[in-house]
Amino acid sequence: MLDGLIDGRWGPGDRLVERGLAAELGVSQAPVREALRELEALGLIESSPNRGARIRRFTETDLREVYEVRAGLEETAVRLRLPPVAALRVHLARLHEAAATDSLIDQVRHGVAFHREIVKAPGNDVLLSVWESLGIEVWTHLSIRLFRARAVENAADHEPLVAAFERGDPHVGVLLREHILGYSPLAGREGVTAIATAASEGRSSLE
Amino acid sequence: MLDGLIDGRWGPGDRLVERGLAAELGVSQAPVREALRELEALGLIESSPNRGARIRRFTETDLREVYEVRAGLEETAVRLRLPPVAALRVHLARLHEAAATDSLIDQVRHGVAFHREIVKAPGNDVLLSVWESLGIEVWTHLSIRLFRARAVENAADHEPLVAAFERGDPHVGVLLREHILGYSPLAGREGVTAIATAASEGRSSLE
DNA sequence: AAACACCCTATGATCGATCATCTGATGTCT
DNA sequence: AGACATCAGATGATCGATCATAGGGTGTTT
Repeated sequence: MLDGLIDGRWGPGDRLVERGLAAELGVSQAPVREALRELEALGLIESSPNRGARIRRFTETDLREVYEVRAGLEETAVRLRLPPVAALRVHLARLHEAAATDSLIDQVRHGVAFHREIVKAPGNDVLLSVWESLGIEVWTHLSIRLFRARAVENAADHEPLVAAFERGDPHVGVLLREHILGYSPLAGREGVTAIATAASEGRSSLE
Repeated sequence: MLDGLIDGRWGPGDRLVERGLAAELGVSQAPVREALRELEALGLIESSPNRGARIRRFTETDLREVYEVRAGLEETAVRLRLPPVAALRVHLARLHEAAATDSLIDQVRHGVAFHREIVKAPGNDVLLSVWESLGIEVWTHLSIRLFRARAVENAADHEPLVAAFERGDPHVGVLLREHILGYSPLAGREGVTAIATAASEGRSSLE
């Protein structure tokens, strides 16, 4: 309900007053409260007892943190079970389609669906719900709007992943993690992420 | 607030009627609702719209799923940054102490604190909050009571981990993951978990 | 007797009002 | 003037009451 409102209506730092929203939406305070709780769970707002909620000031660090966790979860997923390639190809087809018609929203949607398929594969409900609780789709939209963020994952970037899944490449976990972190902010610069990735990779993998 | 009540008072399958709890606790329906929401987020109860909430029937599969995710998160943590060994040793000391005095609750508490320290190390707030959202402490208590579950992690099991952290062992991620999954149910049997772990480990790490 | 429609109860969802707390403004004392 | 106490307004937390829905029971029809 409120998610839509986030997408342009309010900016970082804005206060979200329960009564105000209630009046505005023509409902009571209670449902607004619940909705705010959900937004808080997604990490989109921050609130403290008796002091109300406000839109978080997103930083690139926030986004990087989400991506690091996401990468870890997806790597865990493929380690448990490789995803069904056929389903992935369906999502990829839609992604290409969306890219061809310049539909940004659909690009994000199908890009996310591709990765969700990966996380769903092991049949671990906890894993899936934790991954979903990260709110990847919302964060993706935010990163596109707030930072200059590479205009959405390129459909082509996913092809090597599918190929790796298909041949059961043992390094698929690494590929996937780098694929994800590659879209993280700071990834381009020779910053923390890149170094940490390379280092931990080299170490725990190759030694 | 309600967490305490879970610990013995109600059993799996019991319905949690909002008004009933409210009357019982001498509060209104609203705070009870919020508390139920939290329990739901922890995966301890399940609820459907207009149909109320009930205590989940925990299975060993549930527990295993939680442990798999937990293992993935903690491995992600140590990959980002190794935890401060000094702090870990403090927790271990308390753990030994609790074991010596047969304080089951303290054993669980300090065992969890040990692992929380690991997850806290990278300074990634998202990672920490996601890990905390798994409710490890509650699950541990539940597993002890509901399944015969090895009577809590043995303090000694943690020593090799600390040693590995101390010398910056590149395989620390693997050690940690196996340490965690070792406490997962089904771990003893030559089941899915063991096989999957061994396979993915050998491959993506050593090849 | 089986199938269906209706009603009744229990209970979750929502409401409007009240209570409690935080914040900033105002006033007073040194 | 600066520091502290007091107060009022805004607003989150909680309350008691009402609305709406799900499930079960009952009666009617065939």
